[in-house]
Amino acid sequence: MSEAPADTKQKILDVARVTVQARGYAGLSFRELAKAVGIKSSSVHYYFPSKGELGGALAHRYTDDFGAYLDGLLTQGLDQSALLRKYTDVFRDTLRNENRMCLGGIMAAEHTELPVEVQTEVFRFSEMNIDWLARVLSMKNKGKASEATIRLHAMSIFAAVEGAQLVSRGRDDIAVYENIVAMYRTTGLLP
Amino acid sequence: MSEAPADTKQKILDVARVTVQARGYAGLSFRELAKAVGIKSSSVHYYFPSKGELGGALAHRYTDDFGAYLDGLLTQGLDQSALLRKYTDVFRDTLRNENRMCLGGIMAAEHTELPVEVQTEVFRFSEMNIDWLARVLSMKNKGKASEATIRLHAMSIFAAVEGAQLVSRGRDDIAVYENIVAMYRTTGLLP
DNA sequence: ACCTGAACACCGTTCAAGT
DNA sequence: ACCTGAACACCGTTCAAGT
Repeated sequence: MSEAPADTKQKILDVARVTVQARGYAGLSFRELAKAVGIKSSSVHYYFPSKGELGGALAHRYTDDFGAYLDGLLTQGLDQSALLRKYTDVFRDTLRNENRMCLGGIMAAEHTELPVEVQTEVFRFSEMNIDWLARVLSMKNKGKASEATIRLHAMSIFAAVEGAQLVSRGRDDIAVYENIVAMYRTTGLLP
Repeated sequence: MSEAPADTKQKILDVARVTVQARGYAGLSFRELAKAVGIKSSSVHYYFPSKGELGGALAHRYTDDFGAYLDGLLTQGLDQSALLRKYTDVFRDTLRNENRMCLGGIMAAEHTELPVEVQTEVFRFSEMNIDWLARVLSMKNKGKASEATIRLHAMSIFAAVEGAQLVSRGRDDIAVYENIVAMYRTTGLLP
């Protein structure tokens, strides 16, 4: 019983994802990518006609994977603060893995340089995050805050966490992320 | 009395700054830049031998200019909350001007792709912001919080504001920035 | 002192050609 | 169905050559 060889298309997506998280969409090269996969750059175009389609597919799968992980957390009977800690932990772990960033964050910075099909997926990623956070925030809301307020609170947490990752990276100091997130909890932005 | 013609070196820095804020360091092209200034791309190298030196000079001046503006605010007798509002307003105005981002934020996302001399300046920019915010936070601190706590609070505000700009851009909706910052005030992250 | 064209190794993309 | 080499217009960089 031999291992099934990894599908070339999946291999392309895997390598590309790690590269973009480390170096951004602009830092992804078809020639380098092809070399890592073991084909020629023109062959990458067979699977993904343009860089935009590759980036879009990449971001789409990223959102689905992360969304599935987050939804899995909801079935474990964790309380609100435990769920939010798991959430912020993911962004810390990404940073720990070779100083990589959230795909949605790094691509948001590159917004104006992205093809529309990638911009759409970056939007969808933020939407998924905000939806999930709003669900978690609703757990402890006893009819006090309106749905719009909860959603805005969710969006603010998402933005603050992305910013913590961004600044931590800009200062080349992973510890900064954890300190900032701890302060978010102290000030009450994070329940 | 004729206008003194703008110094070529300054013109390069001016055009480059706007371009990087809109499209990132990776989105800055020597050939496009040269065309906008009215010289050839090889001539840009006469003033800035490498793209890294141009980026470094750019970020350095950006930090100095913004620092001078912020220090100017301190001499106007404004109270803490007014100062912090002026601070968050700057990032909103940048976003309004053709959806541009803070140079320090967009470059932080590109961190791994930047030459060291640019990384150094991105660090210096964050340092300047944190220092200024810590001074403003100290205005109302009656010996309750330690200096380290104030500094961490300052860093958290900086990160959160950068994140608000990032997410606002990723969602292609400038109004998002103001809503998020308002929520930062509601939750108490911003005094 | 300031500018230039030509060359180099990169980039995404296209396409005719292979199997 | 999958892969390739060659060509195209881009990129930063170098450098000998101009004024």
